[in-house]
Amino acid sequence: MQQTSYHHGDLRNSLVNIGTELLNSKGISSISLREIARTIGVGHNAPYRHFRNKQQLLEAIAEAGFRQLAARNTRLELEFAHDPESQLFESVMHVISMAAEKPNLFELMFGGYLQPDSCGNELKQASDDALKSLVRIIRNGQKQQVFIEKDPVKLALSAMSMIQGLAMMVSSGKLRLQPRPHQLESQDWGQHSNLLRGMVLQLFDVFLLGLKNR
Amino acid sequence: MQQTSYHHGDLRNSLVNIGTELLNSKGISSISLREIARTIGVGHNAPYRHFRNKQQLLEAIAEAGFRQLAARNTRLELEFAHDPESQLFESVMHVISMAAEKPNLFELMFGGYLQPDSCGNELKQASDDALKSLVRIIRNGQKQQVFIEKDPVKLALSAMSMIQGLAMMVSSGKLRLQPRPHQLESQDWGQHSNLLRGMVLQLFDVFLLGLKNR
DNA sequence: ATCACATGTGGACAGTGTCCACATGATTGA
DNA sequence: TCAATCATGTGGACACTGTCCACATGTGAT
Repeated sequence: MQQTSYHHGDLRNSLVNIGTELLNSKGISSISLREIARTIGVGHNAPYRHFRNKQQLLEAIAEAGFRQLAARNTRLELEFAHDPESQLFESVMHVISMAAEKPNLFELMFGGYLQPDSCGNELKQASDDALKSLVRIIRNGQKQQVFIEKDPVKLALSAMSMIQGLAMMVSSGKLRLQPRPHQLESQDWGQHSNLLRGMVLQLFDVFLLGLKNR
Repeated sequence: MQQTSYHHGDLRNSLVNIGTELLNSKGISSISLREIARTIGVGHNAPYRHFRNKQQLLEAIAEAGFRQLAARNTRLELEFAHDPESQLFESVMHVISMAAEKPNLFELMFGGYLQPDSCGNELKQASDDALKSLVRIIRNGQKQQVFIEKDPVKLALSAMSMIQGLAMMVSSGKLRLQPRPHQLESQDWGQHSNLLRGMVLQLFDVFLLGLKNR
């Protein structure tokens, strides 16, 4: 499958993809431009034809993550159009799942690695969309009189904090969602997502109580 | 003030202190053992007499942060012993302030830089104490019938998520607590901390609604 | 006074991000 | 068709990093 030609043809995408893989497997602090290039089979300077520096490649990786998140959110808005509470919960659930499954990518996206003032507009745009879709969901819930009538942006911010904090605790391992190895014994592993789901549901309930009309 | 003697005398503490300073000024990813040593005026290998590697020094810096947080929390518990709601709010407020004032330290403490399985017990202990003091506060509020009677650990977890998420958004700059330069016009700027306080208060309200008895 | 030991020093090495001049080959215009 | 252009990839170089090593220096116990 290896290219014998001098030019790679699709190096930019390869950089982002392999970069994401290496990020997920090796961790955010031990990822290196040179290793990404080496893995692709290209000189250590080739990346500089597509990104000004390492920071920019990381931004591109994070941006892809945000786009993936946004895409999923719009799908959810359609699927649960009639049920704002589910919209909100599934949206939360998806972020938490991502934090659990790809903690390193998640930390790159939501941690402080990418300074907001030095980063490019595409990334800003992509990350803003996440908040915006949440605002839409809440506004929709207010229209259907399911959520209270406070400023939807502040409610979204509040929800986003909850989501991000929870996800951060999951991804950083401070909150354990799987039984420890010696506890799991004969457990069925398909239950992983159910276990996580139940946990999130419980925490979500407390938060939701403050959000719902009654 | 510089030591002329061969031995420094208090190098371990100096490493943590200067390390914290450099962390706050230069950012978490551009901090280096060698620069810390250089700043103190000591050979590039001296730190290795006190820490096994860079990771361990970072852990010590984070640990100091957690201890500071815990100390403040116990002070608050005494000061507002009669008022669990204020206890909780002031505790939240303190974390957020820290995130706003020392974002890099905060990210080191709550981001994913320090893997929980590879890090030392002192750090684990110190960070666990933060959650524990929150649990105490909530349990106290339940005893005084101010907070609802759900599992206090889960409530604390939920609160901690909220706090951490909010703080993360503050420290990473995703949540702006000052108006942008061109928006501020004739506003009085001594109000910064009041402004932050008001903002947090609003978000806290939404969350608190789900927590309070009524 | 001596000797072990904790602490600090400098050299070395592999690995990194980034700059540079140069190589290659696809595209375009005559 | 053929040459020129320009985006793309290459290798060398540099300063810097974390970490290992052998060695130097003082301190404190015997």
